[in-house]
Amino acid sequence: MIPEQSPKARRIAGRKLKILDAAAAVFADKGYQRATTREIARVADVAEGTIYNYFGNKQGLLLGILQQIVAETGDSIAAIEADDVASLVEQALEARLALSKKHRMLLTFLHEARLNPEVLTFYTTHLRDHLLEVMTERITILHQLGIMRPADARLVARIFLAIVIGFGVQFELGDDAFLAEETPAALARGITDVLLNGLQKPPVGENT
Amino acid sequence: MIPEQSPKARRIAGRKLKILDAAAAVFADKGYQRATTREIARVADVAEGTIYNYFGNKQGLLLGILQQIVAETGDSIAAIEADDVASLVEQALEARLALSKKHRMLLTFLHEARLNPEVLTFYTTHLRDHLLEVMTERITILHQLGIMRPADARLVARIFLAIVIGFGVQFELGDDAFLAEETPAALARGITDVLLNGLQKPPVGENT
Amino acid sequence: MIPEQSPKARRIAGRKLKILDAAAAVFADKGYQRATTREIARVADVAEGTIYNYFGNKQGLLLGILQQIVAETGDSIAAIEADDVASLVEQALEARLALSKKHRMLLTFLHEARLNPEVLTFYTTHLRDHLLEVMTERITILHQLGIMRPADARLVARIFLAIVIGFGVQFELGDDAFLAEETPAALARGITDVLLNGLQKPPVGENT
Amino acid sequence: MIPEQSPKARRIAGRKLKILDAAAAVFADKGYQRATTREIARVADVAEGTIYNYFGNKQGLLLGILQQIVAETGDSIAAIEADDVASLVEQALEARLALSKKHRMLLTFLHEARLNPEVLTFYTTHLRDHLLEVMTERITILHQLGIMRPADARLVARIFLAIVIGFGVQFELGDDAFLAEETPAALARGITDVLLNGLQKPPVGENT
DNA sequence: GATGAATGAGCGTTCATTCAT
DNA sequence: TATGAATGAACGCTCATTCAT
Repeated sequence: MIPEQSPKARRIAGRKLKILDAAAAVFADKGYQRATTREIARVADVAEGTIYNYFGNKQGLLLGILQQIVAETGDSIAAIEADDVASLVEQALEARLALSKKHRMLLTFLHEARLNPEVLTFYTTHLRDHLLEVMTERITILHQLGIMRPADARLVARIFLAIVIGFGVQFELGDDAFLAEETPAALARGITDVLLNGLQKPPVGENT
Repeated sequence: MIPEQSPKARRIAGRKLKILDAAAAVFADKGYQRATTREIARVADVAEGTIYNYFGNKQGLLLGILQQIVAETGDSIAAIEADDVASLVEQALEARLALSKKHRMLLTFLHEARLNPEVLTFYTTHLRDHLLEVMTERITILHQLGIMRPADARLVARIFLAIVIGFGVQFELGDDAFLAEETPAALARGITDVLLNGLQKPPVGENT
Repeated sequence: MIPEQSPKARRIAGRKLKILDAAAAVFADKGYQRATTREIARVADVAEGTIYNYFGNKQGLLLGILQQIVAETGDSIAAIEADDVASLVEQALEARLALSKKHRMLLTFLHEARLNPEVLTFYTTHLRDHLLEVMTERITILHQLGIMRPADARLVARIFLAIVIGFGVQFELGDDAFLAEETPAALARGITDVLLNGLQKPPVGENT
Repeated sequence: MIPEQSPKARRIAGRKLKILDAAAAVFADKGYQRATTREIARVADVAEGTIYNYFGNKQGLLLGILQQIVAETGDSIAAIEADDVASLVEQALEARLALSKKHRMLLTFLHEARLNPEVLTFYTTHLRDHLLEVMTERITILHQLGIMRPADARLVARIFLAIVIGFGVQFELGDDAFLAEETPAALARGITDVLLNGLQKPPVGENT
């Protein structure tokens, strides 16, 4: 499974990772535009020129980080095993919110995707569409099982996406006492409750 | 009541607006960082120096645009008159989504707020907190009227905010066929339905 | 003697003076280059454009100030009446040092003269040469009277000039505790003593 | 003792010197403010950005030149060996006047020191105070040896400084036929004579 | 492969001067 | 005559990228 790596190959791979980590840290701090290759090199403890041995240009660093996050995230949603819908939704939301908090690069990514076709394509293809697809699939199944009422799966998927993005952005902007004191898990629970049961008082009976 | 404005005063006010409009257009196109005062001046059809007669620096343009949007938006939410909750929520959502679509600067604003304390303060104070407050108020009233079930008003307000931000971002990134063909009104209706009635099939009775 | 001035002419002359005073203040503070016509206008409480009704350009302000100082200084040296050399020299020195302290523009003038032929010509012609001439004359007379020993009058004049400039510069740079606590009069007395009697212990007799 | 310098290190040191020399030439020509980094780069035959690899900003160039001059000047005064006072004073004066003539930056330095606290500090600390100290020391010794009559050493030191500055300034302004035809040595001799023996005809005896 | 000095186009901003009002 | 908004060339400085070592 693990490819036999020569020490040299391993050293090289390590260096690439070190540069990516440095870039991620600097991008998270300064955003893409304001981050300088000089600072990334300093943080990675390599020379500026070395970066260009591994990445064609600054944008390559961004795409490299995206790739890493996609790989890391993997099929975490598909992998979720849950007995009931509430637990499923909750776990999925929690995982995404935790990711946002960890990388602190959501806004930089989205903003760069907005301005840069190549980054947009990567984001759209590898992150958004994948997410929408997986969610649409799950939702459709839940519809068919009669667990969910038949709303438009595409809309529901986009509502989920909006919530993940919206809370991710709010996390990154910080400065919100309420969000700061809630754990992602607790938030996910609260959001899940609203999404599944709605805000309206049921006409007669009780909910859950 | 309306002050008689001299032609000169009117010309000056017009010029300031022209510069702001140009800046808004260029920011929407290129983002804040990549936008140059050179291009803004060109689009506004003034000399570069003229910009600095009206705004202290580039950031002043950004804050000026924000101010304009805040003024324009006003208390549009508070002003909404609606007989039922669904209609209220729907109108509020629709207004916000339309704004996002019109200005196409949400991501640039949020991103800049993430990096720039002054912009963050403006955003937080004049936009986010105002929105959260108005919404929390409305929600609390609906709770008290027994129309809404008693969820945490602060969380609900943040869910609304997340949805507005999340859909605004998705609009701006474009490239989503589903969103492109839906009107803000239709989207707002769909989202409202999910938020009020929930996704789960009610145990026995009907919804709506 | 005083020309009949119409009120209008007086107002105009007053304005010109106000602008010159403002320019002198700003030049003394910021130097010529860093002084802006905007600030001068602000200090003079006129519009920027008004300056150009009275002076062709920024340099005109500098020459105008020089002219004013020359007029003010006038033939103050020639006017000095003194019984003995010591008193003469002392009064002349004191007057110059006081001027330096008052206007705080010596360095700015000299520096600008160094760079700007027109300013140099003015300075050379109206200030330096006049000073050298008056001094050379006085010195020659003192020689002839047998009061001074026969040194080269041109050199002696330049030594005086050097001392006036040198102390003026030291005043302007500030930061010298010794100079700060001495009055121009006391300094002039000390300098005069050295210049007249020399630093060397006389072979036999006493001095003064 | 002398470190073996790699060719690269030597090239780099050479470049830094080349930039400093270019800056000194342009500053001497245009003054500090009017000198542009563009022109300095052109004269040094490097790209504009290269300057900033060696100096943090334009002011760094000025301080770099000052440092160089200080280093070059070193303890030249302390190093002077002379049998008699006249020769000592003469050599010290001559050295300073020659420096002024060589660098042609005295006025620019002084003017900039007047306006810029950092430059003032450098000037005060490394040039003026050092000079005053060395001179005060020498003078005190001469007093104690009974060679000089007991004038205030602090005043005498400042008179020397004033003369050095005053003649330096007159050199730089040029346009003085008398100064142009005198060598620094001859001038120093003449000035020394005046300073040591005074201008006044001694009451009875002769001087030196 | 690693280095980091060199590059130079391009940035935000300033300010003396002009001129329509 | 007084105004001050408009101008635009020019400034100091940055930084992604290259390439000789």
